[in-house]
Amino acid sequence: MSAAAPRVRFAPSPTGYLHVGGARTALFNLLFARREGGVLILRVEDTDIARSSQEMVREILEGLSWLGITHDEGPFYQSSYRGQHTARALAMLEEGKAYRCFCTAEAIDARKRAVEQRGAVWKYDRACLALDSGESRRRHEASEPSCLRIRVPEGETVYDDLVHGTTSFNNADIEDLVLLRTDGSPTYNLSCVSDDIDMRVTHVIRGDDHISNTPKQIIIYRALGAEPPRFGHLPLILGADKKRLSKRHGAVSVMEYQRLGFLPEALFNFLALLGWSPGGDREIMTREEIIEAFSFEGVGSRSAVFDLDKLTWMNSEYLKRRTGADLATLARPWFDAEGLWRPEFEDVRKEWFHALMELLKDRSRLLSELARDARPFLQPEFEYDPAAVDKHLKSETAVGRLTALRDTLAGLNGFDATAAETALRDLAARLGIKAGELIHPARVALTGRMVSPGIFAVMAMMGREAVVARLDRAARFVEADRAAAGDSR
RNA sequence: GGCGCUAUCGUCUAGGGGUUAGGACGGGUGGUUCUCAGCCAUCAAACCGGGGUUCGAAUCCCCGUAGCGCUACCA
Repeated sequence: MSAAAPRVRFAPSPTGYLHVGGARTALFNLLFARREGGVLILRVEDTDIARSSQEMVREILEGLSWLGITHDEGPFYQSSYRGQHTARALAMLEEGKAYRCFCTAEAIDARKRAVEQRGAVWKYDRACLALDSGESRRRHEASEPSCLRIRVPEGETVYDDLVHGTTSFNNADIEDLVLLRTDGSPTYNLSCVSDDIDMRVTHVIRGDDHISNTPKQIIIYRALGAEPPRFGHLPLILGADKKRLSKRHGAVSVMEYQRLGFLPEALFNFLALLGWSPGGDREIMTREEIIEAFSFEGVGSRSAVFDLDKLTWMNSEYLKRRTGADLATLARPWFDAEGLWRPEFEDVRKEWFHALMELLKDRSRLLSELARDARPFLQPEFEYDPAAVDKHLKSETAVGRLTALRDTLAGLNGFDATAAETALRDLAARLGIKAGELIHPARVALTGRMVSPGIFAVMAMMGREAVVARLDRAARFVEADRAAAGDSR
């Protein structure tokens, strides 16, 4: 008999943004579900009402959807199952698997301090386990405040982790954890187990930081008479300092990567490779290839440092694979933000704009860089990079050469890359200088920078009128610059 | 402190008893009838330490060390 389709879940707590660690957890759940033909459930663990917000829920959903992590069931909200959590806790009380604890926080604190003063390790001392059920009920009915604790059985709790293999804990190290708080609200471990039972979750795939919760949850499953699922704990994602990734390390929210100009497929690919390897040398893989190759055997057990340089490189690879038309759409927000967008870019100048994106994409790593690099093509007023000016526009001959080039190009019959190149090289020959001595100043004049696509492609893309205007502007700029330099001497 | 997890180039990793320990990012160098942040070529760069097991260990076992995680009536 073949195993039933696996059911996995991603269970974020809406107390913060969807960070890359959470996204990676969600991603691995997705990969496993898709690979195995299973179901991915989304469950929002919003029981900490004080710290949760609808705004965060929206952000998390947006992040998942941007990355293409689509769930099959949910989103379910944990807070709506509170009745079931409480009922299960009470059932455990009924069966003697749990007991009421009347110890006050102050009393526990005092005992804990005493124990620690002796240099011993504190664990709840089970003071209330000794209470017989009659007394316990009496005190409860007399309205004495109490919480509910599970009675952790003797022995060992062992489970076979999907990534770490056999893992065992001595139950003596686990304290009788609280199931229901004094105010009656269920705690995390109870809610989590209760929901996973009701949602028929078969594989719990989550971060390494939950390893120590696992024996506690297994004990709850058993107390409830339910079969625990399989567990798989993914190693954590670290910052460059090898500490758990946090805001101190820069961008951690998934949506922030979108704003920075990353493509979702690049982040998807990068995150999949953080802690997992298909074996061999494959790196750039489509989503389908990743799903096809995914297996827990390839999931490593050591935590991985998030390397922004590699993500950026990967993004540039994905940028190159996109068409100019795609990029025009994708980069639109940055053009809008820079005030560079014109309606004709999707109308009469559509083809031109797409060609511009094609021209620029090889040198861009982020969508945001496309807008930056496109500026000189779209707008006559742009900044000159001071270093570029120093290097190529400072010589006494600069104005003369820019002007000569301007006149030459203005007098051309046709204007395309070939014509511009021939004209420039002829001019260089006539002036008795190397072509580079015209090309470099021209690059700065046309783009403001030292780096650009091939200069003749740039000229062809800009068109004669813009090229002439920019050469004029640069010549005026150099004159003014030299005059200012002269004055100051 | 207790419990747990982990340990191959700076980083992500492949390999898994016998290999010149492979790839990628990043870095260096050289080339590219115009630049490089593009492209091509090329170089440097690693099996944490100690004990076993074995003819042979980076690989298996143990110990140590280090890093990280958890240690809540947060999730």
